[in-house]
Amino acid sequence: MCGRYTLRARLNQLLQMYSAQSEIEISPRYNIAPSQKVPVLRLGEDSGMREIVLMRWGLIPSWAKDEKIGYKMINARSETIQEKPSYRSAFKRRRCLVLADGFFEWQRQGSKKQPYLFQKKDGAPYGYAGLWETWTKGHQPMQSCTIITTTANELVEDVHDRMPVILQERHLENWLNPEFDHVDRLKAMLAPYPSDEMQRYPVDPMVGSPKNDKPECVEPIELG
DNA sequence: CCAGACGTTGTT
DNA sequence: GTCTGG
DNA sequence: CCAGACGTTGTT
DNA sequence: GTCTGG
Repeated sequence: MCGRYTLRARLNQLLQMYSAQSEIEISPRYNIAPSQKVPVLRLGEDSGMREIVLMRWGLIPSWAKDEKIGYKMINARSETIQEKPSYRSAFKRRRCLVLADGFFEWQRQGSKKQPYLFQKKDGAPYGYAGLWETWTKGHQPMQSCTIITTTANELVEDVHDRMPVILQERHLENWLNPEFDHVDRLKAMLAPYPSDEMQRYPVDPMVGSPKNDKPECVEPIELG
């Protein structure tokens, strides 16, 4: 699962890394929560060029009567994404990359919960395989997205049994391209990222509150 | 035919 | 919108 | 994901 | 317990 993550990278770095254009502004984030506006890489609907835009995290299907449904749609299971009514049309034509550089998972220890931060060994930014939709409320179109999950790798599994799909660079072009329709190849991209390219450490439980969006959220702590 | 769901996770 | 269940 | 609210009426 | 809000 993935219900909280970080994006500390600068926009310039992301634009360069993904050869993308953007008109947004962002500041470093240490605790991104569902329902917030998050930076997403996709192909422009008209231009076909890579662009980074802001979307609400929590996918609102086009047919929804009410945006509240988005609170439940923060993740999509890779195993069933193709069949679920809420996700299948986006899986065909509206794939994206949700930009990040770390994610949190909570380990349940009886009634206590211990959060851990997971990131790449070098701390570099990356992207989650994601889907997006447009939903129209009155005359106001709203774009929203979800993060695809898969089974945990060896580094994650004793904290939690699911993890977000970190998309391998080599798959990005086909993943973003709405014309690419090899379903089996798309699904094969939705695999756990290799453990040996990741690191983890425990962090302060204050990350639980979305109000705490500060550097202390990503500092290692000693468990005692 | 119409009505109702459409999601993931964790816990019991 | 589209599918499942009654 | 976790945290926090969860209600109505009347008065200031 | 369940839903909303961030």
